[in-house]
Amino acid sequence: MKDKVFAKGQDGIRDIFHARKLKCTPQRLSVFKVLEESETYLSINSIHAKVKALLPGTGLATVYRSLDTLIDLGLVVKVHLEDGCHSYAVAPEGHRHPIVCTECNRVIEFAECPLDKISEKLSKDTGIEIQNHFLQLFGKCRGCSA
Amino acid sequence: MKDKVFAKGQDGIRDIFHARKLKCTPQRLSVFKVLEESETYLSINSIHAKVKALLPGTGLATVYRSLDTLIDLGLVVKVHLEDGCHSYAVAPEGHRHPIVCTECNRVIEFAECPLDKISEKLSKDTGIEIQNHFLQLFGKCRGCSA
DNA sequence: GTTGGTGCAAACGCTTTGCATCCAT
DNA sequence: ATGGATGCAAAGCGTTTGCACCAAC
Repeated sequence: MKDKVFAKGQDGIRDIFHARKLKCTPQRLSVFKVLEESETYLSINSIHAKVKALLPGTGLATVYRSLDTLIDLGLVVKVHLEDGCHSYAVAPEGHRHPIVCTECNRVIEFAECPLDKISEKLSKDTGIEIQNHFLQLFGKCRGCSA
Repeated sequence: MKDKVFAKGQDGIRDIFHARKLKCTPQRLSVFKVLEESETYLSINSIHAKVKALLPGTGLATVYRSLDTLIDLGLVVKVHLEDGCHSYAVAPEGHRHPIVCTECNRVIEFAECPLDKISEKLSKDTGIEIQNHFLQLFGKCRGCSA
């Protein structure tokens, strides 16, 4: 089930970089790998720590730059947490929205977007064409609600 | 119509402060007044500039602290813009979501929350109790779509 | 008179940038 | 070989904090 959502394997990455004339560096691959292997949103510092375990010399600035690149390529999404901090996760397939556990801060699941039809209705009601939206859901995962 | 949404007048503010044993200072009142008289979300710096026009000595830190207080009281909402910057607006009545114009950055309207029923459905589908959500809509206002 | 709020400036944390070096192509 | 990517350190920016003073109660 999760595989359906996170369908983008690491294998095609090299091609994706090359198609955009970007270099396929071990740093970029590590950043992506770390996110792919995590079931949680990760903060910059967590990512940095995990990447350094794989590639000891990696600098924080490189993590920032790699994330920007991966976001630009649509491989990673930036998550805005309620406290104003940012975290990052592998981009899900299609248009979905993260559900974040309020206890353990894990991404529990990506919900399908419930706004497609609603946007339409809202556009009619308000006379404003809704172009875009930003939605995050917060709840308690099974482990934490026990 | 806008009056319906922004129904909280400035008159009751004093009482609201006192009910929480907070002091009713000219700085706090000015910050609220500035937001109330604006039809746009305002950045900290805009608020600070406008407040200084009313109360020349006001420091930036005070604006930050006043906003925190007003948010805590539910009188003001913090808006997370796409670029990561924050802005502030008078809180609408009830549970609503801002529609921000992608051209002029004004708050066009507060849409009624379309998620009440949806949260319920999502909770059933996923088995996760959705506790909360964060939603912002982006579109183009009449003036800007011309 | 007390207590909490303010102004100022310094500190803070996250993020970006400049530059020399390195490495994927 | 060469241009883009990296590492490091410094700078930048928005925000918070410490402290002495002031004003609301």
